[in-house]
Amino acid sequence: MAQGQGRLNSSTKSPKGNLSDGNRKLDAFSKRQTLAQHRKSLPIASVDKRLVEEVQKHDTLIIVGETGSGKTTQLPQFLYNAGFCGDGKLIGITQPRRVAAVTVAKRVAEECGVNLGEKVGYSIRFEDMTSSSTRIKYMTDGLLLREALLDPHLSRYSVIIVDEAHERTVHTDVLLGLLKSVQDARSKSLNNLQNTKNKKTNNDIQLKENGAQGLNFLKQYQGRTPLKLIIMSASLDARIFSEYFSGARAVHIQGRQFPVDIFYTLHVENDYLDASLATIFQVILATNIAETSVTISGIKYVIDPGLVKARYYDPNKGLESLVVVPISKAQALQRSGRAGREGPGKCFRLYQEDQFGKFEDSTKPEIKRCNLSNIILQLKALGVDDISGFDFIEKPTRSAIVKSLEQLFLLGALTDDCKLSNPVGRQMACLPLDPIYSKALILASEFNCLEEMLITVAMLSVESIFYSPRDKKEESRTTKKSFASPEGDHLTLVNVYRASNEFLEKRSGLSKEKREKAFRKWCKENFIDSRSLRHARDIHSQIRRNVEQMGLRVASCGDDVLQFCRCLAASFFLNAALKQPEGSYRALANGEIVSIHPSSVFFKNKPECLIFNELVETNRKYIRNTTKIDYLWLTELAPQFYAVQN
DNA sequence: GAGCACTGC
Repeated sequence: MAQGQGRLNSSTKSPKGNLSDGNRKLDAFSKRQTLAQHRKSLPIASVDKRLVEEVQKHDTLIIVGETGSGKTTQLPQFLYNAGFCGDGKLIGITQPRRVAAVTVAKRVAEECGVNLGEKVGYSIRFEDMTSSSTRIKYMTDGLLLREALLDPHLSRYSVIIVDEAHERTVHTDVLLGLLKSVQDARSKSLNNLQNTKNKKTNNDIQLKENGAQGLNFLKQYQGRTPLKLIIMSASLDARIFSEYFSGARAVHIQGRQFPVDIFYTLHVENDYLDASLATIFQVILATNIAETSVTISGIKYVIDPGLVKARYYDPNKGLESLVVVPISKAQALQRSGRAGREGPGKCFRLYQEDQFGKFEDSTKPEIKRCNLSNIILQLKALGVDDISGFDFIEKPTRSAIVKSLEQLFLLGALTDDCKLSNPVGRQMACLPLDPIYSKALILASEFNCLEEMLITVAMLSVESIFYSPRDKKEESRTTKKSFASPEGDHLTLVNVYRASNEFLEKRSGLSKEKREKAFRKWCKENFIDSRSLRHARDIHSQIRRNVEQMGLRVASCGDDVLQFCRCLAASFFLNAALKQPEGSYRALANGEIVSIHPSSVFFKNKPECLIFNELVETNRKYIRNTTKIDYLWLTELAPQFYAVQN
């Protein structure tokens, strides 16, 4: 037995399977013992009382602790035990990634000895493992942002813990701003109530006489508590968070980190893949996943090529690019730290020591390099009208804000005075999609092709559906042709989706597992990425529910595909392109010269005019997901944009 | 004639 070792991964070593009842109880008992032992051994365990006191004393607290300190799993339990869930209130813990929310919730439920979804649960898109008895709720930060649309004061929560804040994802950044204002609003409303209460007690007789009113008042008072905010970060520098929350107190928790020896290369490595392979053969490779908190056991060595593939967005050109850039010093430290989680380790940096000195201190937050349309739409829906005046922890550039406002205005989501329009803007904000796709759904109900458009935007919202293995290139190409539509890539995607529907409907009698297995086999045979298609199917059922709730009419255009193509033109008019004499295209909105991506049905047979969905720069500027349209439709269907220009 | 899933609602 591994009892008493205090290690997370050791648990019980007894064979699973044919255990008698007695053995099974013993097994469960020793597992609990191991868990308890492990909890006690965590660095955070010795400071539990102090941490609870800090949270009681301060409304905002910043906790700096490396991964391995136990902050994510233990702090919510400390707070629960200290009575922070009185009155049925919840402790919410946000994570940037789904997998982290799920694994940590499972772990904490186990430690508490409850079934997942009871006292401890999680909620992520497509999966809600919570119930009315849930008090400790793990979730993705994006989901909490959505929740705020329904409950702007987040009144169900007494404490919100924002974990992994150092990652500075756009959801985390927006959430921090929102939480700051929610906290302020809740304190103010509490103060107002307190003042009213004081006045009322001065007039004690009246309060006693009016018993019913007094009770009502008490209820109202109990329902409102200040919001406790805890920001957790693994970066050693807590200054930015502390300054943002008006000098909030920051505490440090020791991590469990073993020494890591760092080795630099002596000369510049030009081919980092080659260099990594060479290093591996001498003994993991650092990718973005190595910087996250998901612990993979058994890592002693880390090879860090010093590069990261990051997405950049140029608001002026509406151009997204995926580029390989040098990492930051903070990223390098995160990567090397990976090697020392379970014992002393080694990190091989495939760059020279003086190159490390040239890296930026920290990574540029995502909010400064992404399209802001979605965020702005959500903030507007939350009542934030003045986007430039919003208290961002780091403000996006003015041009990025202006460009996104302009796009939202052109889509009809904003009124002339920059307020959310009704119903279009409101409806768009309710949908968990890129605003341009939300608008397409609203228009499609008018064009009688919402059924096709729901499938289209679901398929456009996921990573590429088709894949072609190197050894079966010809075969995959032939299969793809069988789905191809002469109108373009959008209807091709609809064909794939409908074929998968037909396949699954024929097997509706099978068990869920057998159906899923058959589905994956079908995907494989058709050179379709089953994970992507599964994801698209999940999105489809979610947004179909959404549009039905909004009262939009879900109808099919049937054989009238022209109607559907016209709707695409009306929706994606900002992304129209005209063929140039030499075969490339000119994007009409920004004048960029672009090429059709080789995955498109129009790669060889190029139409005069088309609309596209993505403009991505890799080694060239490519447009992806295209459908041919009639040039004249643009002035007819989008006069707000084309009539003025021409 | 392109690359590969880093992430989220």
